[in-house]
This record gives sequence, structure tokens and C-alpha cells, in this order.
Amino acid sequence: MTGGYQSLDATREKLVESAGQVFAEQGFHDATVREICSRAGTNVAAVNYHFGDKLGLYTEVLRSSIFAQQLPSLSSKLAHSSDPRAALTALVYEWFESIHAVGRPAWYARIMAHEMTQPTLALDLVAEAMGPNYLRFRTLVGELTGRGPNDERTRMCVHSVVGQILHYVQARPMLARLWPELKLDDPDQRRAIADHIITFSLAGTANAGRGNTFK
Amino acid sequence: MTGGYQSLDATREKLVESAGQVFAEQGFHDATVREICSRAGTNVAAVNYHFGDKLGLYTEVLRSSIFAQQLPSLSSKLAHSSDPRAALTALVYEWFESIHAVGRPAWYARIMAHEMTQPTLALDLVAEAMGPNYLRFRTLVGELTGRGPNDERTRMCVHSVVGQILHYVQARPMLARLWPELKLDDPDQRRAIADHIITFSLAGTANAGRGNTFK
DNA sequence: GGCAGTTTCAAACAAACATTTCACCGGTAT
DNA sequence: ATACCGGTGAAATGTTTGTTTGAAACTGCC
Repeated sequence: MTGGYQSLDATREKLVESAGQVFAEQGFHDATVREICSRAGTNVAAVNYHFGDKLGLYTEVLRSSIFAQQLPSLSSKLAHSSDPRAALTALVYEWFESIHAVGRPAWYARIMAHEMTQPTLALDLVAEAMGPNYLRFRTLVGELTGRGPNDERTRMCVHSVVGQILHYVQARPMLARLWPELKLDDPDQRRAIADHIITFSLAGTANAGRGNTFK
Repeated sequence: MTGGYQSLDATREKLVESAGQVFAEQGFHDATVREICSRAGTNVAAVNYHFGDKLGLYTEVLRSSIFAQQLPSLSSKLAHSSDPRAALTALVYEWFESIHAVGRPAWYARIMAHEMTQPTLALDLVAEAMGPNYLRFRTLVGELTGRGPNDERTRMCVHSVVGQILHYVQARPMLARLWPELKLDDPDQRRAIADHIITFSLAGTANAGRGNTFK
């Protein structure tokens, strides 16, 4: 309660800051406590002191990211809109941009992308945070297919969109090899890709609305 | 050259066999030499003796997988076909199925999926093996868009298809949480999803053929 | 100044891992 | 028979992790 070295938990914040970077870059497993502390300019013991252990630091990063990023940004785009096509366009564009942006707001999206493929013990927390957005996403696409949010084909369309977006994050190293001209750092190219995903998906989704359900 | 305990490199083959399983399941980094040798019933020193180190074993698995799986299966589907739509259908279905299948032929596809997100020092070898298939894929989709294999929008369509397919492998843990009814073990559901990806993508690709290139 | 609680630090610790070592075995050639 | 050599096995080695320790440093207060 009484003072310490820093004015007011400066060490804590520096750790969360650099931990957000490293976790977003490398995922929970590959990130090392030493790297995080090195960037934060703190001693390795600080992690244990302030957060208990590595997982505690990770969940703290998640918690702060959720409150800082998720609610204001993505969710607002997913709110009920008069035009579902415009809403999907805004959503895809913003999500894609937030993943590839630099700086603090990008943590959440990139950590989520990692959590998709390599879930941690914090999976419960993550899935809990994702659930509402997933439902809103399905509701939105459900309006486009005319089949509602719980329909099988609506879900597949949602995952088609999500798969395309995440592909450019998860397969980035291989993309750099196979398609060297692609520069995801360039805002114009990012916009071109996001536009493509939107166009491609709107056509595919409209198509999925027609016809009967198989199986 | 002269004999040893086993008749003829039986240890080598057992190691490649179990290494293929473990690498496909867990990726290069998470796979342990001990686990591989345990399944193969060999001593850990055998890896070092026969392949130099873990990476040497990995590249050997890749090499054998490339020759055993890649050429006969995927490439034949990508060969010039009279109907590009039918060719794309066959390709997507076979790729999706091979990724989720069990047994030896599934190694290649799953290791490639891992290599996409977590490249290893063998990235050169992998990218080299992927290049030809990537070109054939682009050629195929290029016929659908009418823009040729090197067009920017053709490439984006290819990655839209690839992204959808890989999504169901890479995001499998999260999918199990968000969509519990999805059972990728069920052949019928796999077919339904593959069918959706094909329909979705054909609509999106046809759409991308129209209009002008932006930028 | 002295005390108490809080924070930091260098170092040590423990576990998991790939890798190396070296004695040993079983064929093969001399 | 004996020397040789490729292959094997159990144990040791070195490295990279996360985590813990105990002393020292700092702040605020009496």
C-alpha cells in the first residue's frame, strides 16, 4: 500500500505493454518471460511478483485488451444495422485492418488469432469473450442468407469469411514466400485485399441463400 | 552397408513413420524426439545417428511425404482439365478430405498446414515443394476469372479458397467451442463443408472476374 | 534516524528438452 | 579366431525454459 520504487505500478504497465507485443507476435507458448522482461526493462522476477506466473500475465493482457479494444470497436460494427451488406463491409474492413495495424490496439485481434490455433489454459476466458461477437456475426450473415443465425449454412458462411481474414495473418510467412509482391504493410494493398474479401464473400453468401439445405 | 541389428534400415523407416505422425499432430516445435522414439520403439540416439538431429529427421519426413503424396494426388487434380469448375471442385474436395483423413497420406497436408503458421528452418524446402502446386492452382483459378495466373485478383481468389480450407484445420479447437455440433470426424459433415466451400468460392470467383482492377 | 511494508535485483533452482558420449553387440572380412 | 565396423543402448551433458530465493533498495511514516 505504501510506496515502492515506481510512482504507481509503472512496472506492471510496462510488463503488460511489452507482454502484449510479444504474445501477439509469437503466441503464448513461444513467447518467453525473459524476452518480455527484456523489452520492459524489468527483472524476470517481476512477472512472478506482479502476476503470479506467465499465465497470470497473459490473462491480464487479455483482460485489458478485451476492455480496451473489443467492446468499442468490433461490437459496434456488429450492432443491428439497417443494411446488413454495409455492416458486413464495415466489419470485415475494420477487423482486417485491426489485425494488421501496429501498436496496442492490434494485440487483441492477433492474440485471438493465435488462440484459435493454439489454445491455452485461458481458452475459457477467450471463448467467453468471443461468444457474443460470434453470435452477432451469425445474426448479421443470417440476414444476408435469410436463414437466421443458427442455420448450418449461415455458420459455414461466417467461417468462410473468418477463414479468409485469418488466413492473411496465420499464413503470413508462407505468403511472403509465394507472393513476394504482397506487402501487408501497405495500407492500399490491405484495403485492396479487404475489398476483395468483402466482394468475394457477398457473392458467396448471396449464393448460399438460394437452394435447399443438403444432408 | 554391412548388416547391423535390423535387416535393412528398419530403424530409419520406423523413425520416419512415427515422426510423420507426431510432426503432423503437434508441429515441429511441439513434437519431442522422445515421443517420436518412444512410438518407434528406438533409442533417442538413433535420431542423431541416422539424421544428424531433429531438423534432419523433419526434412526427411518432408522429403518422403512430398514424393509419396504430393505428386500423385493433388497435382493430378490440378493438371489441365477441360472444365475448370470441375477441376476446382475435385481439388477442394480432395485437399479438404486429405487434411482430415487419418493415416500416412494425411501427413503431408497437415505438416504443410503447420508450416504455414509456424515456419521452420525447412521453410525453403517446403516453399519449393509448394511453388508448383501454387502455380497450377493459380492457373486453374485464372481460367475461372479470365485474368490469368499472375493477376492480382486471381491470386486473392486462390487465397480465399485456401484460407477457407485451412481454417477448419487451424481453428479446430476454437470451432469445437463455438460450434459444438460440428463434427469433422463425420464424413457426411466433411462433405457438406467441402461442398459449401466449393459453392461459395465458385460464386465469389465468378464475381471477381467481372469489373475492373482497382488500384 | 529508524522502522515496516513494498518493490527490485542477481543468482540459483528445477524441469524439459535436444544432443553427445562411450561401452557394447552382432555381423563381416581377414 | 580375431580384428573391424555399423548400429544400439543407457546414461551423461548442455541449453533453454519458467519459477523461486534471499538480500538489498526504496518510500512513507513515526
